[in-house]
Amino acid sequence: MSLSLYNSMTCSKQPFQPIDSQRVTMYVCGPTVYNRVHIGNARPAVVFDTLYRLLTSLYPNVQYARNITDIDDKIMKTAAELGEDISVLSTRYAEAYFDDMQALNNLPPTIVPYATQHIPEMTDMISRLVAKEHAYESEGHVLFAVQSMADYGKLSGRSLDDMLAGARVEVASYKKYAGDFILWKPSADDEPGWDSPWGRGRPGWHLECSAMIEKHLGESIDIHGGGQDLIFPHHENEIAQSCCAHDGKPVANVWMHNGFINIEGEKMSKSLGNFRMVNDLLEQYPGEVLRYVILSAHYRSEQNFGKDLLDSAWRSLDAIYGFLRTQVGIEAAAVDIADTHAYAALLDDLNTPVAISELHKFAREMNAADGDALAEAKGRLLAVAGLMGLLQQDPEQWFTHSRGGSDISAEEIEVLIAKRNQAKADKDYAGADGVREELKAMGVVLEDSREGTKWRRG
RNA sequence: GGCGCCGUAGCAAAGUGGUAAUGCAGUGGACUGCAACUCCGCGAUCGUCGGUUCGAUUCCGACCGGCGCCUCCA
Repeated sequence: MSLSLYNSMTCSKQPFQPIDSQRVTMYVCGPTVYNRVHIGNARPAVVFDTLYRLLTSLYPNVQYARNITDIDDKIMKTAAELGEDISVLSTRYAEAYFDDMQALNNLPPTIVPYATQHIPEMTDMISRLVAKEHAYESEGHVLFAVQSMADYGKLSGRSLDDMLAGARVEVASYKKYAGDFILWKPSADDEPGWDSPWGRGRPGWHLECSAMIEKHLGESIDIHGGGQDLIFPHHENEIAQSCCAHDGKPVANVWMHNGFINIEGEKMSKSLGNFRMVNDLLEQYPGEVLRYVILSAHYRSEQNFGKDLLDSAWRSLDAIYGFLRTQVGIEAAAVDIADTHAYAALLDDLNTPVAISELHKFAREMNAADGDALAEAKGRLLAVAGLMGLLQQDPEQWFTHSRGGSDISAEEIEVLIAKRNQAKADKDYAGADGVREELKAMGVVLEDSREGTKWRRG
């Protein structure tokens, strides 16, 4: 069985062939840190984290880099408004991003490069591009000359004429050609800047990824990922820079792009005011619910986040954790999942919806099994789920953790349960039901069984 | 204008040239003092219209509807 991935460059699914089977390299575009991140930023993080886990199951050494963009005009603008240094602002939000990603059960990437820590690498790359006449200096700017590259536009599938036909191209006096993009731009005295051969300034947006990939992963990497909107111009320009700096070598063999997340049927936008921040959602839902929702759709399709979907996902997880809760004393057996339908689905361009459906089947199998079969079923369920970063929590905690609604403590709940048990022992069923209703009103559901009464928040 | 995507049961979401996984919700029953959990059962002919084919939801075309990108953007 082998991994197949859809390559945006060729618009087709292809068998994955690493450049070096001993060291697989993946780079994913991370956030620009000037605010808390929204759920749209979470999708690539979750998707490529899942791919990272999958790759790790196949190859001995997977190098996964996800950058932090900590110099950018949006950062400068926000920092100026708050009257603080950009590094203070960007550090704060980078930390917040890490917290949010951890809450979604994303593993830390192997490498987390920061743009501002790679200024020399960037200026070095610019110098090489200028020397090779792919870039030129003009009025303190350095621009990439897109006409100097034959294949420019290949990833996004458009010609230079097509691009300019859109007519939203910025016309600037320093551009020789309207489609040229900035590698370096001058900074005013009150703006952040670094010294360079072209004066004090700052790098263009696309350059950091090219420079950081080159430094940390090499001239050509196996997989490059990001959101669909990055195809143009970001990744197109990244390809242009890296490819031209490296005499035509491809920067990545496989380009992967996740689809967009909409909110209640509408695109997230400032004008609609419907940005859903991850940390806000985390106040209402466990991170695992957000993760489950993201993985319940194929990564390339558009996904519509809404309350119904989140609630449904929560109940779906409840169902499986419910099975796990009843088998909490069973030690999961170490099993080989290589021959499972679920693993095959993941290998098939990360078909997480199918893998999740298999999780539900595994859970039922586990529920019906006993003895060795039970231990194996549990092992299979947890192993496949682990590849997706799901179901790794303690089931007891899953059900007893606060769900935002009820403030009643576990101790108070236990006191009421004891009271109800006494009522039951006294055949006072009206009293017992009263306690049940009282707890239900506070979002606590009781489940009687031979072993006693369990409770959960629901 | 250019490039591209999507339309599958109430909701969500896979999939295949030979009449469609899975989850949530709903519903009938078993279990239960009552419940909950669990178990058994129940639902779609795949936007519309043509074409290719022995046969299409799956391939081709047209149309209808929804959407994305075209230098802020995951």
